[in-house]
Amino acid sequence: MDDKNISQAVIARLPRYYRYLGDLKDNGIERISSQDLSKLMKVTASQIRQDFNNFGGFGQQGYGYNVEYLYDEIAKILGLNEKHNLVIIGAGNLGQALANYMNFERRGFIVKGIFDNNQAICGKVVRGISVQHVDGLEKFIRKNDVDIAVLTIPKEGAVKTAEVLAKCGVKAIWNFAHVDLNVPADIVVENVHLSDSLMKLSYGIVNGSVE
Amino acid sequence: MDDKNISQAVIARLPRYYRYLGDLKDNGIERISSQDLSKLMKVTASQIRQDFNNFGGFGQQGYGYNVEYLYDEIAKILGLNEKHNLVIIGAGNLGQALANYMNFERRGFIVKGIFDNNQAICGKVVRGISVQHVDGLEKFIRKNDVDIAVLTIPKEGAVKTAEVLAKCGVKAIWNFAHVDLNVPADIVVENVHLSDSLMKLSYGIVNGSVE
DNA sequence: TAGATTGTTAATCGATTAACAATC
DNA sequence: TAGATTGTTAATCGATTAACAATC
Repeated sequence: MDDKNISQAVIARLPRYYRYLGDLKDNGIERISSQDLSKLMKVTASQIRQDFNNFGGFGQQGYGYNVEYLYDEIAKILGLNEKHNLVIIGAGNLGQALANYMNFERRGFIVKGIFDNNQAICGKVVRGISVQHVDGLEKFIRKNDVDIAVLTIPKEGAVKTAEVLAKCGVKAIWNFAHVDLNVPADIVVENVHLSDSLMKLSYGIVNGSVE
Repeated sequence: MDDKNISQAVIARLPRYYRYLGDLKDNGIERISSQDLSKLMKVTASQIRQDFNNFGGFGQQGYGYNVEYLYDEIAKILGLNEKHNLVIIGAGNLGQALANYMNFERRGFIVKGIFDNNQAICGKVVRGISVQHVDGLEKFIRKNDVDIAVLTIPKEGAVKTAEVLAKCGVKAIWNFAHVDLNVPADIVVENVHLSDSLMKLSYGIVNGSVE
């Protein structure tokens, strides 16, 4: 799977396809045409076919797409068939919520550890995992083959922590801190800037929901 | 402020400009050229000037942009100078985390109420606000002039709840449920699909962080 | 086989970048 | 005034949509 140069726009749409196909599968639908999927998802059929064909031909002329097959193929493209160990750094409200809320495990994301720099919170058990002090982070990551770090700490410490993570060989950072991280290009950073999102919403209210 | 047809791409970049300008301001920087800002933010100077000129000329030839002025203008464009009442629907981990975590108030977002459909959790106090049962939601919204609903409930109830919200005259929904809502076009929906974000990250790991 | 629908090429549309005249 | 830097037009690039030949 090394078709490079797949555009970010396409990748960003894959999870949504995956969600709709999962729903169809759950409803016992076996096949679907790009046109029917297009109506359901409110995107053009053309875009659907173009998107899928970035990764090879998953359909069949005159038939359409087999729902379960396509669902499984997208899972593979997204890497959901592989397991990833992760740690959560920052055991505040958001860190704890993520540990509890997402069913990480169902998609192969295994919460190995939760860290915080506040001694008072260390030892507290979140979702069966005892919060550890960040002093032990580097060692823990190397020992437990951790791929992903979830950063749920205030922006002040985030940049420095990200640099440490980069050195430990973490492959990806899921960044909830309101700051841009500066890490080597081979490390994946996926930002979730909640305040940015809220500002976009605010813009929409003030400027009358154009679309 | 009704320049319609500002592209989504531009709007999505505004919060990031706002963040950088805020930092510059905090550091006592008075003016900045598009070129210097370009280096800082790692975008082209051309894009910066184009973006700002969607909303009118904020700069001055030979001088650049006044940081504080530009910061304030972007705040206005984003509607951050207006106050918005909001309710959080779903007092689970994520709902509570958002109530505590974001400093909503600082940006003019006032948490008026927190709701849940689980009687057991009603009455619990989160950030000084007592959780209420969703039965009273509609009445509460109408009475308290609520603009924004934050949806932090499982996807099963989200679509129906969104329809109710639409009827109550809510202007915007900040949707954390993993489902696409179906509301009239005049209601702003800003989605935060965390699982989609995690899948994009997963893709990045498997496919070797292209950029 | 005929009908349906994909895979793929070509056309269009929009967003980004480059260039430069206007102007502080 | 000369230098700097914007505002804005023009050129390029990329993404989306339309069209249709290939094929199941």
